[in-house]
Amino acid sequence: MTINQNTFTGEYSYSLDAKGRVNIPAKFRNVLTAENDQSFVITRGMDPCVWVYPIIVWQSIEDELRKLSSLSQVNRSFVRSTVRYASSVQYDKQGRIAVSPNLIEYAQLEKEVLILGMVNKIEIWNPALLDSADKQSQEIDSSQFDELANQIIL
Amino acid sequence: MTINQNTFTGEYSYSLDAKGRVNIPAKFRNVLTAENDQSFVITRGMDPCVWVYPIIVWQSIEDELRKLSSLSQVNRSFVRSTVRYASSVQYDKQGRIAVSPNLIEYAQLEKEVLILGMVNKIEIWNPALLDSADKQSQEIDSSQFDELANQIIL
DNA sequence: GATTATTACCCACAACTACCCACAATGTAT
DNA sequence: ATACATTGTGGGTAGTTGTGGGTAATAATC
Repeated sequence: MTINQNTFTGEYSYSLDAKGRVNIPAKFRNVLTAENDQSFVITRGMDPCVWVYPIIVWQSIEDELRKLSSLSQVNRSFVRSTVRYASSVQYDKQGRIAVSPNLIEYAQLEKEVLILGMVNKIEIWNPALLDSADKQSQEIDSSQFDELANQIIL
Repeated sequence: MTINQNTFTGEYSYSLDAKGRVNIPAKFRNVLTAENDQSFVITRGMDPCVWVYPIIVWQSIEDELRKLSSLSQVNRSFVRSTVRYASSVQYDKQGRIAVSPNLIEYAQLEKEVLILGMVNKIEIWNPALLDSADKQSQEIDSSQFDELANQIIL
């Protein structure tokens, strides 16, 4: 029996090489379906990290965006901010994708990077930033955090 | 007659070998349904131990997580903390799963480990930690503990 | 159009993992 | 009591995975 399709979990420590390439963990590659192939959409995360979507997941986001009327200023602005930094990439024979200098700068990536599975997408972090970002948000919104934890039976 | 499906009970003493493998008790393997097959999700427990979910149980957790919008910072942080240390494993022909160095360190596992059935999941403990952890929490929250005990007819 | 920079593709290799087999200990059936 | 099956534990081997670098194709610059 196979894993849930397109579900990413776990944390992996990899290195960003001199050419700006990072490995996609083998476990993630196996999760992808045939339609997903080797195509991803890479973009800015809402946290200081890089988001990597399997193409199939990204397409469903695009479908949602299509529904938003351009008559609304907020809609226009939202679509713009969502799509602006997104570009499609494929992984090479060794399972690596290239991260653009833009994104490397945005997420402040250095040699050592942390790859996180986030259910339907993948995050690439500078390990130092991840810890502080998460600690912060859990402290600030600790009551909301607890509420979520109570709703979901682990 | 068989036990309830996917229900784990009892305690078993096993050894973690040099390659970081632990046996899944035969009694647990028999409890698994066909859909569960040999797939588990292994992750950090909320106590200093390792949690092992049958894949089917874990999927229901994932389904909840999928519903949380990534626009909310708390949601992102919550999803991250839930899936960060989770990864899927299968047991080999001898019925063993591999425990990652990360998790071994977190649960301070040594050669001798205790496997506990926890109804819908399995726990792997360093025996020394288990005793002290349980004693502690029952002392601190003894009134809450009694309340729970009253609710459930044993 | 020539030169340089960037990207994509390929190969190489060390480290690791998954798979297989072996065997002793325990449990079960005849 | 003996034979047989199951279970827990150890280790070897072949394939996979992560990482670096080289070369050719493409794009950018002068």
